[in-house]
Amino acid sequence: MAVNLNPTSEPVFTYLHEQIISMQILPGQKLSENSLSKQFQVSRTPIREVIAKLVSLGLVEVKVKSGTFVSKLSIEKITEAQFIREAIETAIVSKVASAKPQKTIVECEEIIEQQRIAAAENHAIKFQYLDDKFHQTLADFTGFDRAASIIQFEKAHLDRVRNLSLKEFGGQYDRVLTQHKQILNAIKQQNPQQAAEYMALHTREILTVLEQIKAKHADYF
Amino acid sequence: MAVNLNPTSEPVFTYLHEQIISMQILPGQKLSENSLSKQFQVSRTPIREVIAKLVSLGLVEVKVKSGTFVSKLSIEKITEAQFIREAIETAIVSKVASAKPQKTIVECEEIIEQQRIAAAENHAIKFQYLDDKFHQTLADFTGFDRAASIIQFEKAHLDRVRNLSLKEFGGQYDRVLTQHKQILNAIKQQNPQQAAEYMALHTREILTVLEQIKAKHADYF
DNA sequence: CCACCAATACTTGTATACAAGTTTATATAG
DNA sequence: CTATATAAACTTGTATACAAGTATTGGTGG
Repeated sequence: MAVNLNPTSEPVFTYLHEQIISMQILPGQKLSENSLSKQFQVSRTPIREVIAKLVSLGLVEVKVKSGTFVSKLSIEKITEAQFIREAIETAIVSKVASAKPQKTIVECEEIIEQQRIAAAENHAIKFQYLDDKFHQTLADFTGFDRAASIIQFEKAHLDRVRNLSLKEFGGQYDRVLTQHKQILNAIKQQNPQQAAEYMALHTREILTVLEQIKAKHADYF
Repeated sequence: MAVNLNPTSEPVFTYLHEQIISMQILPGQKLSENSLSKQFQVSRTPIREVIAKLVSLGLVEVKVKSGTFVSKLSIEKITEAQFIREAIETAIVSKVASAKPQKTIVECEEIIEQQRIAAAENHAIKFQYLDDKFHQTLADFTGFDRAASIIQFEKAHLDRVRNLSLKEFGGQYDRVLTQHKQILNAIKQQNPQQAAEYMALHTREILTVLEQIKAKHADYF
């Protein structure tokens, strides 16, 4: 993931970002610059770079001279992340469907097949990784790195919900697989509008569980 | 503009960002942390925060242990910025058109009227400010600050071209005004699809001058 | 036992010192 | 005069020191 950080900061960012979106580090938890500094054996300078980046992504909040905290989940922020993701993902898939590139189609077919296997094995982590890869493959066709980057960063907010949802409602393998197939079919039919419509529905899935997740995990909000 | 920077860094960022998009600081120009430090009478620490932010926006590039430079214009980066902007702006205007909110409509009408006056006075700066305000007013309706922020930051790449275009081809007042009116009319008719279509055409205007600008100012690319 | 106050530890913000690499300038050899 | 090599100046990356404000904890008075 393109983050434009220095070598010392980059692994720290990658680790913290992953820990936050996987809910290993919980919303509201305190992050001390000094502790992180000791933990990663680097000075506060690169740590602060990482914190600044996470702040700009809305994943942590700094209360001045008091502490740094992992952001709580917020319906508003999640809704907005979904909105941004939908906007860019639909634009990307429209572009793909208009061009109908064989290479991308083949790659997507392979990913869907792997997803079918991962679903059969009930391998949720693998399935989610492949879901990301499906979207990344579409983005790669456009060559728009920054667009892909924005999606990845916004998706962080959605992934925290998705990981809670996974424990609650399971992997939803069939729904996701069906949606991916619908998207791919629309691409094959060179129908940008329908591809965009299916992509929109796909990205809106997260919203259907949002209220229930909030009810179950009020302390994370 | 929401930048999540500390009080010491924020004015430095605002100044540099404005200078870069207005082409007061030219593509390729060197930015020394020490010089900026002296210029703004702050230490290198906040300066480096600002640089990091500008790097993440793609407006400056750091060559390690060699120097920091204002990014050159690039067709690829500008095309991508337009793509991202179009995706989010069309999504926003769709939402507005679906809701047809009276307050937003009135505000847009006022802005268009002010633009008519600015055009009559050939007041390009004012006209551009009002153009931004038109789009910001639509974004405000959604309440999605981050979406608005992404648009603003991506637009920086487009504004550098726009400012070159202004000198070359003038303010294009009539075209822009007509497009704004078309967008607003579609909103009034509660026609999201048409509103999005007009918005798409509006944001694509920049692409029509891109090649000519590159031809005239090859050294900036 | 509770309330309040003071001191201490902890937090982030900023400035500075040092490290390591690049570029430029200067002097010297041919 | 040119080319080359050496040294000096300059660049960013990282670590540390200091400043200023917050939170916590312990003790004291009631």
